[in-house]
Amino acid sequence: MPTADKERMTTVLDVARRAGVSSATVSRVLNGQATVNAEARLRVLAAAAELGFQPNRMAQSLRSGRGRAVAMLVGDIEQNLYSALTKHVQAMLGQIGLDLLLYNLDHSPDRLRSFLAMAPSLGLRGLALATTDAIPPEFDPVLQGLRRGGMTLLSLGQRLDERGIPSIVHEEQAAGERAVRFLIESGRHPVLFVGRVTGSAIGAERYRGYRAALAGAGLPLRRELVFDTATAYRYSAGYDAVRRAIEAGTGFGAVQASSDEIALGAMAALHDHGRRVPEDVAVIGFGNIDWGAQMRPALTTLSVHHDAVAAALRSALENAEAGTEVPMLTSIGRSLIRRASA
Amino acid sequence: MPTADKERMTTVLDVARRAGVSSATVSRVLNGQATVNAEARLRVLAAAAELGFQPNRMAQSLRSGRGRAVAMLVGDIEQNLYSALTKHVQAMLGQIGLDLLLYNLDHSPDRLRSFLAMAPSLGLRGLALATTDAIPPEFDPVLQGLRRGGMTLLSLGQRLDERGIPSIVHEEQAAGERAVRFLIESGRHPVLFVGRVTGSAIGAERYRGYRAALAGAGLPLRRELVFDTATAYRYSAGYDAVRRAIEAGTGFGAVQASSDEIALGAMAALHDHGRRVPEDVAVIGFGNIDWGAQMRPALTTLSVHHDAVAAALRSALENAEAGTEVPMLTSIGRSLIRRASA
DNA sequence: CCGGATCGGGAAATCGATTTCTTGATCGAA
DNA sequence: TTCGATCAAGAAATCGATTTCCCGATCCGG
Repeated sequence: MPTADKERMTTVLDVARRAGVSSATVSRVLNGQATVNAEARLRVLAAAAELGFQPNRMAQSLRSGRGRAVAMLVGDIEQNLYSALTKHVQAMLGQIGLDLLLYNLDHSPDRLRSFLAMAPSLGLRGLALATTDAIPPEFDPVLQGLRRGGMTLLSLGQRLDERGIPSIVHEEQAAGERAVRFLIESGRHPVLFVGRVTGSAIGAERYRGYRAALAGAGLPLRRELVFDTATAYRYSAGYDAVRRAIEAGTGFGAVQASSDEIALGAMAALHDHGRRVPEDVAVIGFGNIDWGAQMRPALTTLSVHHDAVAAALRSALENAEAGTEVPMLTSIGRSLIRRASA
Repeated sequence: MPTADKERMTTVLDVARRAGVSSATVSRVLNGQATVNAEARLRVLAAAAELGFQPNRMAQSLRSGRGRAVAMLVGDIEQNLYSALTKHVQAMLGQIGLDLLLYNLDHSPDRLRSFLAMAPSLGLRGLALATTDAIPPEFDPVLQGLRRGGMTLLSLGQRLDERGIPSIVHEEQAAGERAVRFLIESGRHPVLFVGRVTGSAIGAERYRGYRAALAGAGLPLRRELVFDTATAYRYSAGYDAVRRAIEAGTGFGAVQASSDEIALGAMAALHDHGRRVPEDVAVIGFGNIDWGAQMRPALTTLSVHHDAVAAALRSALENAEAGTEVPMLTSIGRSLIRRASA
């Protein structure tokens, strides 16, 4: 057995002894609930300070039934969308004294399942599900079970409000329509659409925006211009789609991607096939990942507002704490960020 | 008061009652310590399964004195270096049943200080400090205090072994030397060096590699070729350095950046000033961020092995748990990943 | 057949903070 | 002056899992 020199932490009892009161009084002073003799209060405060007393979080958690952590489940922390969101959420939680438990789903339903299974025993303050991947319907009972068990559950980025989960999302269809309309009005059509059309509610909404813009301009929807990337929102999907379009001889003056990664993949393909951006082809992405602005040409894209999401999450957590109603849907606007690519 | 319908979780006592034994026996069965009557064991197992029993983590933590979370403090989760590392660490922790508590330092010593202050009361299983920012010496007492208090503390990415903190790092000087030697041998000199030379131990090591390569080739160290980016390892530092070099009329055939972000900023500046990469100027980065391969031209860089870091962290945690010695320094090699930019 | 050894398993203590419970005391009104 | 009320504050219960502690029973060698 290794010499356990783990010097015992100072407890509320140590403080009590030093201040010549009972542990109950120490607790009362530190939590400012009941009235305590002013002079005793000072002694307790002094004792706590002198001993550098820090209440044991584990004990507090056990007693109160909930810890001080909020879990956030992200699709893939390596993607800028999630890491940027995580950054804002962590900062917000820090401000209200909560810890962030991060769980990387890696796009795997199994990982989601296994986390949800152990979630109830964790004593979480809240659970934020941040993934754009579709959540299979078989999860609904588990998710609702958690909510009934008192868990504050929120979806970030994906609308699950119709499945009973309060959601904080960005507008998708209107934003997509705005961007495509801009391309058309700049005379850059035909416009290629590259993104997940099926299999992702968010992708479908963005695609609906594309169609709405076409309809608004009185243009027909041409199937050969739409590339449904079954795989995740990543570069190669954009690269391959554009390569195929070029090889098929399809003429187009712009690419509307449904993610910045796809847009950058598309730009790489355009480069490799001798098309100049934006002279020959304009490109617009979705999501404003941080290095889109560092590319040459810099990427035009649709904004994202992680700070607003974090703020909405905060108020949801606070409402839940206070027993107030949590809004089922919070929607955040996007704007077109014009840079060199379109 | 909101109707608290938080259905009580099933406890070890519920299981005990159902199996007709005492809670002690349930615990013995579930933890496989002492011997338990085979038939009773089965009853307990069955009862636990039927009730879907999940031991309350908070109670376990209080009892055992430590929770099941490992905290990781990162410089800035939005940077690919950290998000990629986080991904691997989280996956590794998940495998051994531990949770990841993520704390974003945002390059602020104050945030580090405030986290360290509350760390002892958290009951952490371990604490991984992952930042390339210099840790001011005034932190040493706190850090050592944590270690003496039994905390498993590790530095990831930055050598702090000489300050008494076990460190898991990548080789820096040898890797930098390798890259610069490659540039010189390809006839691409003079080589510009852009990166943190002072104020960052890691940057200094990479710079030492640059000088070593020069010395090895019998070339002089020319001050006008070295750009010390006082600010963080980000794009604009690389952009500005190259812009200034060009405007100053300094001739050069390559840029060795001390991060991929700097390299990409440098490439943007080269592009904006009509220099072609790699025809006119070769560029090598450091760190292999995921989208360096998506650029055109794709970025040549030095590898990073987050999986190896996570594995080393794992074995350190396991050693600490077992009371075994934790190695003070683990060093991981880097190799040159040749892509189009050099 | 007996006494020490081994074993299975329940009762109770423990971890540390908070929240009842309770009691002694002070206060105010009748 | 006295009795219910208000109040400060200690003793003890509580949260739930684990770990002593301890007892009765079975075992075995002598």
